[in-house]
Amino acid sequence: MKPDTLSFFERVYEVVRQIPFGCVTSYGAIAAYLGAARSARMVGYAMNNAHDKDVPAHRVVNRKGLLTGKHHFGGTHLMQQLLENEGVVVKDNQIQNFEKVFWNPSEAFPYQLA
DNA sequence: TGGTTGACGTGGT
DNA sequence: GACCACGCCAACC
Repeated sequence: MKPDTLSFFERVYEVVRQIPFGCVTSYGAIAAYLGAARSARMVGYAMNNAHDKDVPAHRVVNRKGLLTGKHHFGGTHLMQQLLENEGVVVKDNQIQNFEKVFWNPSEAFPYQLA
């Protein structure tokens, strides 16, 4: 897909939607997949509006595996509960076995985007 | 049109 | 190994 007409944000949404059940990824990985590795902040900023979209923003965390965006989920542990509901072990806003549940879009669709 | 923002990442101390 | 400071780049005001 080459949604050049879509905004950077919408491209981020598309990638986040591809995250499999029970998996998580990082902002940097998404940004790198979109060819903007240095725009990881934009990914997070995009998630701000992802609220209105059908985007599983709770599956996106920072590189440390911390649920930095949980504050945007109503200020509760909703984000953590959603992850735990998918089988992802989370403790104190920190994803356990982060390397195991990590999902890299570049590895999942290596030929989809140059 | 220009300046500020930000759910990040990397590097240096 | 933890903490602090700088950089990035698209969207928003």
